[in-house]
Amino acid sequence: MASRTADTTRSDAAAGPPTRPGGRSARVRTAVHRAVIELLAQAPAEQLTMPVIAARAGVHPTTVYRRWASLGDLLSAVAESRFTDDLVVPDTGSLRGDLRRWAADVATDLTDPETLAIIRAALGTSTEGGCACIGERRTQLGSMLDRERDRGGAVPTVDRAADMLMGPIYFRALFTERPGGADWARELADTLVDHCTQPQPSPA
Amino acid sequence: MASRTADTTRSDAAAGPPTRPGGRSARVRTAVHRAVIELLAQAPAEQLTMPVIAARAGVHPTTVYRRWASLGDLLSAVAESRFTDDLVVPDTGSLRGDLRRWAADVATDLTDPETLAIIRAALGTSTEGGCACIGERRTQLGSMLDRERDRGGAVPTVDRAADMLMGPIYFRALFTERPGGADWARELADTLVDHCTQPQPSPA
DNA sequence: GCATTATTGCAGCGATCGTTGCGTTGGTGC
DNA sequence: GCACCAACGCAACGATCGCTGCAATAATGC
Repeated sequence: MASRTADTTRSDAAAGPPTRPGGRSARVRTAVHRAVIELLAQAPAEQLTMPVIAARAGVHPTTVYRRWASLGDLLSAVAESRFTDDLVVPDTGSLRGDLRRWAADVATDLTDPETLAIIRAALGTSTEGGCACIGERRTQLGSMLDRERDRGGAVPTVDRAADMLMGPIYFRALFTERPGGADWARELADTLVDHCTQPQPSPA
Repeated sequence: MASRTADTTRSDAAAGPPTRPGGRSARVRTAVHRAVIELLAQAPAEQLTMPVIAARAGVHPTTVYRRWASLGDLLSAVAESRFTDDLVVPDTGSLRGDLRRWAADVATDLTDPETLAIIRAALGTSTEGGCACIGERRTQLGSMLDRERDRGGAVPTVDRAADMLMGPIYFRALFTERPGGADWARELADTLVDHCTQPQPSPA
């Protein structure tokens, strides 16, 4: 993955990007995303095909085929769109309060069957589908830790915080039938904060 | 079979399906399972269909359709078979040693791309596919904790141990491109053991 | 061995999928 | 308003999927 030199071929001043984020395109994308979410909530991902999605969205199958290269790409896009909308990072003034509220929000969000279905499908089809689901969550976690560090407090690394918070929350939601509740998630945050000053495992 | 024989001590306890576990059926099942694993390691799960599996396994597609109701059932069966084979529960004499070795084994196992692909696919297709992947792991965890409890030691609950060990390990393996290594997993076990006597979050 | 029957192979069929060429709609800039 | 062109709808096609008859094979019990 060699880093290329500064690429100036993108977004020239004169020539605008060939895309067209017009009103109809936005409507189609919204309709297709909604159709994917609704269908995943009803039937298993095995029966999710492009024509079925198109019919549910009220658009022609050709449109879906042309706009999204594969079903995996579509699912990744749906997941990314779904998990980047609500970016309300808590700011309670203390790391403990922020993490408690954030963990409770994440755990509560994963209670929704539709949300779970999207994550399952995105994980199943494309390899990078998982990253699309949690990328924004990890950024939120990092911003809260940075804020505490600016206040002069001792904070764990982002990796360790993700391990101790997102790890149990997502694991329970995906692999067990009974996901953890908000109280349980808050106690996860307490556990992390109580031990964040101790020697931490370094990621291998 | 009109008359009931006296001693029907056939191997129906843990042999397999009660119908006819003959040599050919076993060969077909093995071949199909192997084909699923190999195909998942090569192409994304999206391209995994019954005829493709059958061709790879060297059997007729009809056979696959008749033996497994759906692709989700087949994937769950493959996952369950894959994760119930190696049942080597560590017994080092101490809870810390057991958990350290067990966590390292689990983390190392999830390094294999084939294993990851099976879990992803099983999670994506059927809802209960996730349970088929981790059911045995959880049992192993419980047996190690029971052993320590019999020795008189203080042990965390199975839920908490699963949260702190399986949570981070599976989360990193599934949602990030860089899964945790054996050393990192051992330190997870250390963290759990060091805090197992403190007040524990009760599952919600 | 021999009969029984579960299991597999085979051929073929509707249905659906994924793609392509072309005409039409509608967003964008003037 | 008007022209331009990206985006969408439409129709048709080959390919593949999923299923169902019936025949052949081989595992099981006697």
